[in-house]
Amino acid sequence: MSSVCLVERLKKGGYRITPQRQEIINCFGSGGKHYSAEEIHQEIKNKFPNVSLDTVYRNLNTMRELGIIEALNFEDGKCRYELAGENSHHHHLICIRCGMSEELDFCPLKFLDSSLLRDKKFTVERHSFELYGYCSSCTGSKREVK
Amino acid sequence: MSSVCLVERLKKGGYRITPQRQEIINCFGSGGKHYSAEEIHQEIKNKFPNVSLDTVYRNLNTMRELGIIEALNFEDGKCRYELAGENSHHHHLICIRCGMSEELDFCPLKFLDSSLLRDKKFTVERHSFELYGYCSSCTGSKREVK
DNA sequence: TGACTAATAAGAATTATTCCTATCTAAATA
DNA sequence: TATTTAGATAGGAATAATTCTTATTAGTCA
Repeated sequence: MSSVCLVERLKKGGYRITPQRQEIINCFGSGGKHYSAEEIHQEIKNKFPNVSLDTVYRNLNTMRELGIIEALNFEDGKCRYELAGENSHHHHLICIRCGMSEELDFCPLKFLDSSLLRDKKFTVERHSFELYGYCSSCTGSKREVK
Repeated sequence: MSSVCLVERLKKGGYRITPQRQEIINCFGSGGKHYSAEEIHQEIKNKFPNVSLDTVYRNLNTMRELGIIEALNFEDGKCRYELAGENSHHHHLICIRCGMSEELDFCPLKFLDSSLLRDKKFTVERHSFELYGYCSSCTGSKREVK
């Protein structure tokens, strides 16, 4: 999804394209990293030294509500965000030593017998599946760093 | 795993069995609920009105290090804890309306092609897999409550 | 009994996130 | 163009889960 398209979707949602919003969108433009709000804030401060962390959170939440981005939970106490493409559903490998995260092209829902859920009368809205361990650089020195 | 056994494992780890610890263990004795630290704290205060929340956290972490309990992340901003039995690996259904959580007897790792990870040289230590949605009581009135 | 160490209570500190409020600004209107 | 209005922002306060600090207490062992 191009950043032009993101701007369109914000506008369609009735939101203004402020310089701060444009800059948040630019952050995502440059590839598949999984930034935390704090990291995005640091990045944006290069252009807008006075931008508040609240503005970052507020806009990330707005974009999440519009389905433009997704919030990821890597169980380290903070949210990370990534672009939500149309056909880009995926999960992650997360290194518990260096924090690296990588996308994984495997979704367990395909293998879950749906009769299991039907019996329980449970309606699935979303799911998590993340693998935690040591990436190629960190295997060998396996000591989890907090 | 009986609570007697839990006490044994704490002792083997070089830890004392204080009344507070005994009481935390008792909380888990009564079945498969997924308590938060705050809930355990409330429960224990019935017997020890002065017990501190810090004591609960400290001991939950100790028990986690010993592998006696496991921390669950239901993405609602707080940890939940459950007994870690030997053959009891499982995942969860979590209702995003009422908070109900139920165990699910399905593990996606069985279906993940291990060559995928071998290629990436990633060593898996643990994984998450949780289904979020509406339980049988909450289907019908689908409005997520924060 | 005395010394040593683990464990505790109480409250302060930390961290991620959200809320509040006064100000600002872009768009709509007159 | 000047005015109005609603959306957005900065800054700082508030919140909530968790951890840290410190002084005190209580087992354990010599």
